Amino acid sequence: MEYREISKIVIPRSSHYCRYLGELTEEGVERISSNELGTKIKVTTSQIRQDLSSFGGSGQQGYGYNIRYLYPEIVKIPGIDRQHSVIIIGARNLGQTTVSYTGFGHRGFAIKGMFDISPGLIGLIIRGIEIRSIDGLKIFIRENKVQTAVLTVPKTKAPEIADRLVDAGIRAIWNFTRTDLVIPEDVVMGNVHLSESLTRLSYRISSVYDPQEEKKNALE
Amino acid sequence: MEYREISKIVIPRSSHYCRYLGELTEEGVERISSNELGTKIKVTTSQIRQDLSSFGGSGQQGYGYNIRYLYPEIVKIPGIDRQHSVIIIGARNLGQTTVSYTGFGHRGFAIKGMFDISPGLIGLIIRGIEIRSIDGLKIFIRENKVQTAVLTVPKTKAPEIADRLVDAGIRAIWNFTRTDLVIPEDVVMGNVHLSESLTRLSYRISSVYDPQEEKKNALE
DNA sequence: TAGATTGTTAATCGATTAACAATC
DNA sequence: TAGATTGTTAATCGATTAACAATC
Repeated sequence: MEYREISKIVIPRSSHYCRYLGELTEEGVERISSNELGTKIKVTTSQIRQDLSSFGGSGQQGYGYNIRYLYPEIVKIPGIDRQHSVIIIGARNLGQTTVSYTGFGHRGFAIKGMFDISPGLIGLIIRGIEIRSIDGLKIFIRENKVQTAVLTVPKTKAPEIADRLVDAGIRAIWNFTRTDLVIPEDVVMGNVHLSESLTRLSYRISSVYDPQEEKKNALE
Repeated sequence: MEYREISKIVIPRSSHYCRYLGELTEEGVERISSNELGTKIKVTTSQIRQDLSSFGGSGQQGYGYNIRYLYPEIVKIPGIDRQHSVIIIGARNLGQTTVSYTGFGHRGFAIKGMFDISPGLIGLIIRGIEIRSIDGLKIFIRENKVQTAVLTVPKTKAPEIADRLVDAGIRAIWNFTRTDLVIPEDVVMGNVHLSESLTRLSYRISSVYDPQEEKKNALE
């Protein structure tokens, strides 16, 4: 199989394949054709085949894809078969919800600790994870070889904390704060940006239901 | 100004413009050039001008864009200047975090109620919002003219609840559950899919730090 | 006025789709 | 074998970038 660089645009799509094929694996489904898969996740048959073939996931003519072989191939691409250590910064509402999120474990992310600035929270144990003072952040990251941090602090605190994380040698930040953080090129930043997700929803509500838009569309 | 259909691909970008220009507005910044804006949010100058011009947001040669005029224009596109009524289905961990999310108000979404199945939760009031029994869902939606529902229930319950929401006439679902829900074409589905966000992060960590990938890249 | 910066056109680049021979 | 469905090539479509005249 020839190696092909995976372009930026297929990353979200391959994440979707990952999740859906994971579901099928759990359900014990054995095979799926590009046609079925495409219908289910709303991608054209052509694109499915193009993508899977570029990942090196090989199907079989007349049969489709054997999920038992395909899934482990797909999973290798984002590397979720590997182990990561993660900490959560900000142990209030959102941080506590995040620590309960079961998705970490399934993707090889092990939560090592939580940090907060508030004395009232420090020392509490949530889902078996102790909330620590942020003063010990740097040492903790070094000692536990933490590569990834989840940022669930208020927006105003975010830039300073991001700097401290970078300084402590963190390699990836999963950012739940509502701001664009500036970090070095070699640190990976994954933005959740719920506010933008809601804005996108709003956009689509408008374009489906706004009579003015409909009129405009009709005139096209 | 000529009307141009806004293509699917610019929706996330325009949501980003929205958020960032909102920040600048709060900070009292008066003007910005396509160059500055592009540097800040990592979009090329050309694309900024192409996008803003397609939205009808007009700048001024030699000056740039006046944020006071531009922002209200941009905000009109996703329709976040309009009012929506929203309910939250699932009042456990994630649901309770969601009700505390201040982003709703800023985008014209007013939370009208929360729903859960668990008798232990029903009747509780969180951030001024009462948790109701899901039995009254349909009537509540009708009476309060709710168009949008946030879905924060366990994955197994999600398909059934989605059906009930559609049946009750909901027009948009903001889906936090880890599954692809099947709904009619005219109901808007916005998927958050944190699991995919984490997978994408993992992917990028791999491609930046995996020595094997680097080797492959070097051979290209 | 001179400098800056837009809006827009044309050129490039890349992604998606269509089609079909290969083959299970 | 016949039918189904892949993998891949070529064609199309659309998005991004470059460039520059217009003009504040």
